[in-house]
Amino acid sequence: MLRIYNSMSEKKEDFVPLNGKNVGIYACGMTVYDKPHIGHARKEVAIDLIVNYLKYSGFSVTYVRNFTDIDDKIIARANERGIDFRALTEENIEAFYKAMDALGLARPDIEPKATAHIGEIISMVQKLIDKGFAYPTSDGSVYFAVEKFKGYGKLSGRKLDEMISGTRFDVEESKQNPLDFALWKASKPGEPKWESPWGEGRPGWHIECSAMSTKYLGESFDIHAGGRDLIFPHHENEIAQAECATGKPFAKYWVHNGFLTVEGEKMSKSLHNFITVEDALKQYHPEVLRYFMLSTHYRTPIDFSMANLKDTEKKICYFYNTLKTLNQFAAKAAKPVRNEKAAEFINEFKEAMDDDFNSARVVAALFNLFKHLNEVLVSKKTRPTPDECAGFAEAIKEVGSVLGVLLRDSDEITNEIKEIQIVRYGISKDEIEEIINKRKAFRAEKNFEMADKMREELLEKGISIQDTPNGTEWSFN
RNA sequence: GGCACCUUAGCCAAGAGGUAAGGCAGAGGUCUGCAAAAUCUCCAUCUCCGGUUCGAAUCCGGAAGGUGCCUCCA
Repeated sequence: MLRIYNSMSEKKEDFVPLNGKNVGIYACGMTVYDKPHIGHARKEVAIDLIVNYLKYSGFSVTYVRNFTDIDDKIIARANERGIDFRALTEENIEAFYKAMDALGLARPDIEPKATAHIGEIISMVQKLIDKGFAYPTSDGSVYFAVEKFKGYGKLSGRKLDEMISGTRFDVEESKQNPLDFALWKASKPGEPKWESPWGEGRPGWHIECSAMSTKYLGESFDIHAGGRDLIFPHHENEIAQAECATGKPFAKYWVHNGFLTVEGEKMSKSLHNFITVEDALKQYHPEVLRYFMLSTHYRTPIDFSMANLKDTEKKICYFYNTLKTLNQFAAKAAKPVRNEKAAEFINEFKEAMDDDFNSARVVAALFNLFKHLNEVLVSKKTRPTPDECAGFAEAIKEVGSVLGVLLRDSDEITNEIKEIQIVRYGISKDEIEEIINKRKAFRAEKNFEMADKMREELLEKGISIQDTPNGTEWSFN
């Protein structure tokens, strides 16, 4: 039985979809005013994992993720750069795809954009006005009246009167209550605008998600996801808009991923620790990045540091090394056979994932399996049959396809990782091979003293070598 | 001020009231010309103080430290 932590109830609940095996999931996508950063990547990896596992568990999933392609920051950024806001958002959507594709993330089934749903947004706003939950102001904006919705604050655990007393921002005079938020914003001269019953303007932030999620998934749907920071006000406001407009409960399960910090601090422009996915991928292989994110449970805060990534890189190499050996034996298989150990591994995987998608526990299961494989593959006496080896390979692929790792050819990915390391360490391949060849010559004439000297030379550059039956291989420490 | 969250070995990181998964680093074996890789063995009573319980890292109360949100944020 799959259990999911629901931010609404603040505990793990049995996952029972509204419509049998059909699951609707909406994840707040990015506001495309800039390139995606590694915090976005974490969120996307988490959702990808969840969607993959739901499918793996036999659910038929409709996954919707929006692009918010109109808002204050977008307008500001476009003005700064002196380009049309559409040019800016298109550019960043492209960057988003590039980054997420590199990380091996599946595209959602539906990817609605706010600007393509102005009609739906306007009609939802109108409905809210008609029902008395919203009011237009003299300047042509429309606000949601938070006091009218008695459930306001139920997701974030806040009470209206407490929030009002804690208000620190300037109160706009046209608002009836300082916490009222804009559903529709009157446009200022020169700003992007759409016709509406209240004059020319644009949607407020929040409303696009209510309008688009209910359009594609129905008035009530199963899972709504996003980063922790969206709980308030974004998701709280989405609930208010949707439930008041439809009169029905909105999302059943609220899933929020934990934040990512960089070297212990929140990413921010002022701290100069803002890392885009693009930059991170120059330093580390996408699979390393992905595995790094999966080795911490999605709700736990994760600290991004180069030291942590280096550890992760080692682990990925370890897995693929073993996989290479395994596949050599599996190559002779007639038909994959899943032995007890392989079955046990799959069970551990399911148990961990059923427990609120606990990929960190899966990591432990992976290590236990690989340790076993290394132990057993090394000698003829203990080695599983080729069919069993193929069974292991198959089981690993099964798990890997949910996690999005360990699906590649060992040699291929090892080389890719090496290429990245070479750039990172600023060492040339020829230089390394030259020293290795020198050492080889010394070894041939049994001049071990000089041979060891060559090895030390490499060690100083951060490279260790392994003498194998197939010759000398090298890797970064 | 309000609301959330976090605190597990040198580091990273799971822990569903029943007596601490896993990884890195470290120590010691096996293997090796020597190494490396791989493997084996060893390595924590869970920030603190109370309480509930036969029994708590896990529940309750309090304290300390940290983080996030309350204005844009995955």
